Amino acid sequence: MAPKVLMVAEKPSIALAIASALSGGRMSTRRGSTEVHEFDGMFLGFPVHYKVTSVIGHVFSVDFPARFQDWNSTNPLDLFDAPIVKSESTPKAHICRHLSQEARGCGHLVLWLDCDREGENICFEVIECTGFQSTPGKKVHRARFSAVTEKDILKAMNSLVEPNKNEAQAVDARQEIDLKVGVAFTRFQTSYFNGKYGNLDSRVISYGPCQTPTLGFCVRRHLQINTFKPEKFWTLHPYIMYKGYELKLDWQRHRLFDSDVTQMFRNFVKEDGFLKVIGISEKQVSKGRPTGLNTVNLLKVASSALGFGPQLAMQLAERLYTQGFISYPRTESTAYPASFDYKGTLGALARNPVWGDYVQQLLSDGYHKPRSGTDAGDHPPITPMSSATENILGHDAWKLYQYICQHFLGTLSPDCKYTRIKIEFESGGESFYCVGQHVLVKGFTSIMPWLAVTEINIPQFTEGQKIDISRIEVDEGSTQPPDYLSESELISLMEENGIGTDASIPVHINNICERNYVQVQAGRRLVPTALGISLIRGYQLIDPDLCLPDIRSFIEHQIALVAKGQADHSLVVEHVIEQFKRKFIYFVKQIENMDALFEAEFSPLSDSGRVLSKCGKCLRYMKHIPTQPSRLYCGTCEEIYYTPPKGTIKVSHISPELYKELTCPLDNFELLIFSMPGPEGKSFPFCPYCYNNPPFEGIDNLFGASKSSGSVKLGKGAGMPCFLCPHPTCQHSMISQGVCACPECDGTLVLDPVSAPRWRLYCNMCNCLVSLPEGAHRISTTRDHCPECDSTIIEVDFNKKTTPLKDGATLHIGCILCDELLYSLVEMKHGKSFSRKARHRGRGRGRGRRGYSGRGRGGKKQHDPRMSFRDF
DNA sequence: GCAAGGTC
Repeated sequence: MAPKVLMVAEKPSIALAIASALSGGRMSTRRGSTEVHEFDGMFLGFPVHYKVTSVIGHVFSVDFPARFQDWNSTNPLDLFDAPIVKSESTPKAHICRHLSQEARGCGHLVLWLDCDREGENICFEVIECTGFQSTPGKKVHRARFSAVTEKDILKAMNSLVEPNKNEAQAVDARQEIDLKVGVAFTRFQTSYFNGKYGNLDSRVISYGPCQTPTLGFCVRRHLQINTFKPEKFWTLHPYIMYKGYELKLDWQRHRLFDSDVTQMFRNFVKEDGFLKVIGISEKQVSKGRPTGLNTVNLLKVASSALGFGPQLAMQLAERLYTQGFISYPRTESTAYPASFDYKGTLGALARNPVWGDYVQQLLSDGYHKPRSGTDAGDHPPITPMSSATENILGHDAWKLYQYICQHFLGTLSPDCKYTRIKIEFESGGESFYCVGQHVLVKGFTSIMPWLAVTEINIPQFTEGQKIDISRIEVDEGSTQPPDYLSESELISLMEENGIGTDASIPVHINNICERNYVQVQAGRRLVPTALGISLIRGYQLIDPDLCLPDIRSFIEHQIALVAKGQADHSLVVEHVIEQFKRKFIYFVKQIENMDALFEAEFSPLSDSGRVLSKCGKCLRYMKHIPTQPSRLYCGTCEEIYYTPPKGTIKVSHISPELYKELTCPLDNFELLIFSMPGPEGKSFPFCPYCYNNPPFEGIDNLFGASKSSGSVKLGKGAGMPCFLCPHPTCQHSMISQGVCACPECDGTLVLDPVSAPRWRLYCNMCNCLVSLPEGAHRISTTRDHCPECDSTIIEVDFNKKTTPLKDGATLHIGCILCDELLYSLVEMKHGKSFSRKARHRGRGRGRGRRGYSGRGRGGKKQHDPRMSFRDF
């Protein structure tokens, strides 16, 4: 039997490409943890049986042993000297087992991992899994390829080398440093601040040598904006009327920061009264077509032009890739490989309904060879692979795909060429100019129209010519602060400073968003939060190194020494860890400097509000902030809901019988019970959302609103409790809880749900109070109405010992006005009359309560037919 | 509950 050769790639797609290239497509494929492609061929001059499979990225990742995992019993400082362990990154995938099985019986191992440091590190992970190193007679080879093309694969196969231990160890070093530094600082900060403040809005206050400088960029811009001092400036613009054009000329000085001097120049010009043409220059300008598209540039365009965050953009790109519409989307290269099949790719797009015509033209007129770009030796630039339409891809994926196609076609199109004419004028010793532009060749801008050069028409002038000035304008302006950092700018900064990689940049940006250090606002601009600002300013006070991008370059520089074999792995790790350990000790010692900033922004655990009730939008818990103005804050939705002032607020399940439905049927918000202070203070349920946004129009009697002005204002603390809500079926609404009309005003007497054992009714508009039979277990309203007076029938569950009912019965149902027993037990507390004389079907609930109309949250026109005490 | 780096 022929000897066996195992070949391992970094991902399944590369394994497939290698096997296809080496077998000429004649291979068999079977499934496993990852696919295995098999075929026969020649290796080092001998016939062999090949098996090509892959890992899925790193096989292992580093962590601390179990005894260091407990946050409470581990001092973060000890983490610097703790051992680290490698364990399988995705245990469920059983990659290690897979490799070990496939390696059995193989005499050669060929490593086809990506040709970068990480790939070199994975080489040794694979070697470890296969057990090749420790088995004598087994040989390990490294294939070094610069592109996944047949030519490069064959070339690599003929020049196999050995894996580079130094490069692999550099990655080991980075892993250990990142782990120890990141986890130690994160645990310390989190425990310190989360143990002290209640409203930090992040479960974990993380630190990392990539994420923290990333945040640092956003905060630096914020501070620039905040400290910006605008300055006034003035510009001078003479106008001329010439050959039917009115031209506004620009000033050679552009602008001056002195009004008087500007005026002085204006007067000089005005005295002259005309402009003299002193120069005409015309030149041809070329605007170059783009180079091939790499990941970072795709992410920038996706964010700035398409509005997709990096995370989403990569998800979409990944999908387009696996569906065969685009090439591999993670690449640093902007240069196409020499072997790139432009014709084939163009051919694939030739019948696309959107740009098919353009492609055909490129094919017939001859496309241009792309500009050179840079070759990072990883993958070719991102290009389309097959034609698609919006219907196939869906809106978002289509947008991204469309851009990739346009960019690709742009790289093969001519440069854009235009002429630029500049006319220079002189007047009163000052120089002015105007510029005209005329496009000669649209080139790539016809497929990327947003980059088009605008046509600017100006009339012809002759040198020495004098033209009268029609008017002179002095424009006043002021310097503007920069805008918040756009995501696209942030990506550029990260790339320039070596923060993260094409694959991890989206993750870092996502991290600082998820931890609530920044928020993505309109135009995908990153605005830091109080938390983000406090952190960075804190580092700036204690040890600015911690949040500067140099921290990453420092680590990179140190491990580069290992990669180049100029320094020993463990010595470098030891040295770097020792430095960070010192920084950590100092940071802990100085934490009060950062804490002072937190103290100014956040509230101590004790009074910063406690988690209270669920938000109906995100279903997470909101916090109640009892300090004035009393309010609820949903950290997820970042919404504030004011609550009734001056009282206590509890979740509604304190009265389980009544509040089986704990949420508002209109918006899912958890209901709360508000109790006014004092023995006679009324209590009522309210929905935080409805209270602030009354769902039915025409509610003109809000709780807590000042009634002086006539019109009712929704303001801090004023709102609509359930007892004003006309919802037809919710058991907490006025319709359900209302018993009868108020004898004193236009209001309705509603049942106080938590008044046991001294049950009572109160008016939802005035302070009329009616006490109900005392000592009842439970009093609740029913859906029935009294046939006599239309009041709501109530159900009373008397106490066994004190029940007034015969034979010790406890349950009694009736109308408080018409039922003899109940009527004898109710008593007017505040208010003039409580009489049942002369009752008749009344006016419902009085004036001003008609005309409720739903606003799409259910409920149509409501009319409460109940009787009033008032009319007796 | 924690980092950053692969890849899906």
